[in-house]
Amino acid sequence: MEYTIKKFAQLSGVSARTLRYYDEIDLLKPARINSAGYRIYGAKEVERLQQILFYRQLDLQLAEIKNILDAPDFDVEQALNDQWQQLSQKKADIERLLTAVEQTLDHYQGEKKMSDQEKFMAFKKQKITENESKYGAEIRTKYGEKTIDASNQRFLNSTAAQLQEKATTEQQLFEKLQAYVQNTQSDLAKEIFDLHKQWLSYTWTSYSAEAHRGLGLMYVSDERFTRYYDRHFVGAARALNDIIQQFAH
Amino acid sequence: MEYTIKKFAQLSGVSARTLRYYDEIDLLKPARINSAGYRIYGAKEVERLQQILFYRQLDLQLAEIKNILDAPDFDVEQALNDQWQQLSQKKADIERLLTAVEQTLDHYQGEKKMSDQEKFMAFKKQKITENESKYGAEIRTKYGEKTIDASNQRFLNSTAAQLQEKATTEQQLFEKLQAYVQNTQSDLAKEIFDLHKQWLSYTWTSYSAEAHRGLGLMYVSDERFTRYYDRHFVGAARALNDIIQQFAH
DNA sequence: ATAGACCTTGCCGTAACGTTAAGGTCAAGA
DNA sequence: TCTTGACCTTAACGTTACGGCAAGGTCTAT
Repeated sequence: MEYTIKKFAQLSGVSARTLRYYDEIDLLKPARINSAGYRIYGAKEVERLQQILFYRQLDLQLAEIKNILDAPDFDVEQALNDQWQQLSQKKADIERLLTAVEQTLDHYQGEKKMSDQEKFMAFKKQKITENESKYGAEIRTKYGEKTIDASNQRFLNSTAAQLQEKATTEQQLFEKLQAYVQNTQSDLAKEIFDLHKQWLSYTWTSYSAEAHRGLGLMYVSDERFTRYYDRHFVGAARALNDIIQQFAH
Repeated sequence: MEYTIKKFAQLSGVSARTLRYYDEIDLLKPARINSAGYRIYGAKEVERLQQILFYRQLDLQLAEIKNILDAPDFDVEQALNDQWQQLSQKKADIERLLTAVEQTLDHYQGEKKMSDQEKFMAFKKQKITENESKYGAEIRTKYGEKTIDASNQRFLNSTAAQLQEKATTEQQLFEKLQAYVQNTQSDLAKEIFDLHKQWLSYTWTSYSAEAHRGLGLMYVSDERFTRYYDRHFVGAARALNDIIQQFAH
């Protein structure tokens, strides 16, 4: 039951490099070294490695594992409690990161959807007036409510209403922003900031000043955003960002 | 609006070392180097650093951030989606680790609680027989059901019942284990293994063969476990571990 | 002129290995 | 017996995002 390093590695499923490393840090020494300088492992080493792998599977640090295995009166339960605490902390951190990424993604997709929706709404509006003028009331009795699922319609209505609100907010925002760049008034700036924050609330589920400021910076640095905002008037993106940086804390 | 490295660091809240590192990896170069070789930063660098910090706050790698900021047509949305994927994966990993740690902790605490509960049950049993023999039926009408909240009682009953089952399983386990060490029969070994697995089911909410084997190794390597198992008979812990290693896959 | 605050580059250390390079060992077949 | 291929060894660099330290140059105020 003696193994050279490769046999031992294959037997246990770890790499030979890992075993050399464990030797180096005194976590798992070979049973002996033969005359050629080869590491030779035996049954006791198999067992110790199993234990190492058990604790490693719980993501404990190798130094911790060394403590657990080498100090006979080491408080394993305390170590596991610590590990639980650390993992819980990491989990909380990651959840925070996930929502931050989601917010940013929501925003990106919100921008895209917005312009698509705007096109769609404009198209629809045009169609309605077209149909009205062409066929009048007749068409509305022929098609209409009957063919559309009621709940689906309610959903579409509420989404449309929200989009309408958002669009209104946005329109106000740019009107005031244009007034602001032509004649700087600080009270107007605060109004604009509040409008932008409100506008954000249609896509962000929770607010963070840091993210808000980051977003402002993207308006001026990412040309897709700049183009979108400068569609209203030249310099809109930069003016908006200035205001955001001024008020978001 | 020109800053030496320390001013810039204080302004932005990162360390001077970090700024030197960002310079080194070409993530954020100073606006210029003055005659003394000092790094001088300006307004554009403030802005770029803000953007870096925005993405860093999402836990993106610096190389990734460099791509986003330097390649004008870089797909930021794709990058954020990737990041979301990675974070979700990490979260899933951590959740797996948490349950593994919890299982191990449950087991440790289960061992402790078990012996406490056993003491408690033995104590209670003794009290009941004492009282029965001393006061007979009289006492049961005097105290009893009336003073005890019914739902609480039900809970205690079910817990007690489970503990009873667990204790019975354990007793069977050790009877068969003792028979096994005196006269090795392989069919008995499988029975013992199944009993132990069943016994585990009273404390583990989900089963993993790897954890089972790890547990077996702890029986022989951690003296608190060894003592607990060798209370039944000498060599019990080792015999049980041998069987676990043989059957748990 | 000198002290103290600031700046520079260069290098080591972090965690747990993967990878590569240069060179020694072993068993088997020609 | 020689060679080949599989295996072994140590040494050293690379990974990530810096922290910390040392040796030495610069600036500002007293």
